Amino acid sequence: MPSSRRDHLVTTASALFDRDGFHATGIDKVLAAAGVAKMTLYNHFKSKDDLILAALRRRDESFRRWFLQNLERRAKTPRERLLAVFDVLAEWFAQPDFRGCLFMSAAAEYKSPEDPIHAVCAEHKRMLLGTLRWLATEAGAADPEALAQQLNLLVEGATASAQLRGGSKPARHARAAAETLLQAALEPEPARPR
Amino acid sequence: MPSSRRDHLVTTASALFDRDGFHATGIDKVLAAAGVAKMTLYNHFKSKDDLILAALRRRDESFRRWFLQNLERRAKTPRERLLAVFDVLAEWFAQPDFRGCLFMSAAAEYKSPEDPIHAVCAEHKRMLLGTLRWLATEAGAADPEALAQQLNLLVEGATASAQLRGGSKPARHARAAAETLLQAALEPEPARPR
DNA sequence: TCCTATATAGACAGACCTGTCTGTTTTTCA
DNA sequence: TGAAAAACAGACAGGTCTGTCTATATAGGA
Repeated sequence: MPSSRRDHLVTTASALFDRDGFHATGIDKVLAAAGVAKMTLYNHFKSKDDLILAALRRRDESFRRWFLQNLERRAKTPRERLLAVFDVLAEWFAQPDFRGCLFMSAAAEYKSPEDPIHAVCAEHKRMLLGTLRWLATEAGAADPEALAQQLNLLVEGATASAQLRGGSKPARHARAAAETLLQAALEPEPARPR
Repeated sequence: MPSSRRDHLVTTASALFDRDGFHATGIDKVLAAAGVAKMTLYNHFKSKDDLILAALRRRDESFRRWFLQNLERRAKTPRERLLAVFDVLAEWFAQPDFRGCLFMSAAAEYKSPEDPIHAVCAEHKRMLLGTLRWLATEAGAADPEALAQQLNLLVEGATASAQLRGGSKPARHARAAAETLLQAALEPEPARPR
């Protein structure tokens, strides 16, 4: 298996970036934690930024898979799944090593919108919004885009709050808010004369 | 005025931290931008972390003042002010040098909850939640705590989204969601038989 | 005017950083 | 078994980082 070292490096780096941040995690720490020689790393990645990009792309993929699988497992109808989003978030936040969203952190450390790292983070968030938009459409929302945008704010807000305050309470508050928003978006009030 | 250098250092450092991040902003860059000698900095602050804390505390204070003043100027009733929150956010996001919330960024770079920097960020967010709670109470919400928590999620979500996507659109979506939540919280539906 | 803060420039230490190079050892695969 | 590819340890360069030190200059108050 020729790329097992590469995978191992990405996994190890991802965990350290998640725990300590990107600038605070030196190449040497990654190498020591992975038990890999420096030249091996630089044979697989042309720079530290390249390793960071690989870690983010892998996290993007694995998070997406984990998230969607949980969603499908927890609920069957699109409407229920839109609510289950926040149960999955709660489970995420409750993980003992939860340290916030890796993409939020990366965007905070690499602030320039021109930075490729920043761009990957924006792409990840766009994907998440796309999932919500699709579910909102399937659920029959009158304005799926608006509903998705609003639910997305709850997701991002809960994630940011969980990073700062800890615990999964933000996810529960977000779920309650989502219920209200869903009700308004899926069961619009009949027009009343005024 | 004995502390004018100190203030100037804090202001300069704050702007650089905001633009480039904390780890990416070296002491020397702050000194060069402020036109101040190194020993002057280390006479006023015992370390870089100490300077970061001072910058965050000052930002906390000035942001709070700016935010509340705008809120009071834009709307008079508590309910209107709860909505005006998102207009103020839109104005903030539209500033050309907007690079996201400094406290979110700091918490992302200093992830350990034990870190004093992280603690100051959490405290800032707690203050913001407190403001919402107070307004929700004044507005006569049945459950002010729940309403404040939900609106807070919209605020944090909009802020995080604005950092990543740019523009003030997140604030507009958040305002729309807030209108729905407010209506549900302040004008509870009359109980229907079921 | 003199005396005491305070600020200055700039060298410096010591640590850490990314990235390169070399020479050796291990693995892989034919 | 033997050749080619990959990983190894570790030194190294060159830069940056925080923080300290020294010696000089400047400003404000008695």
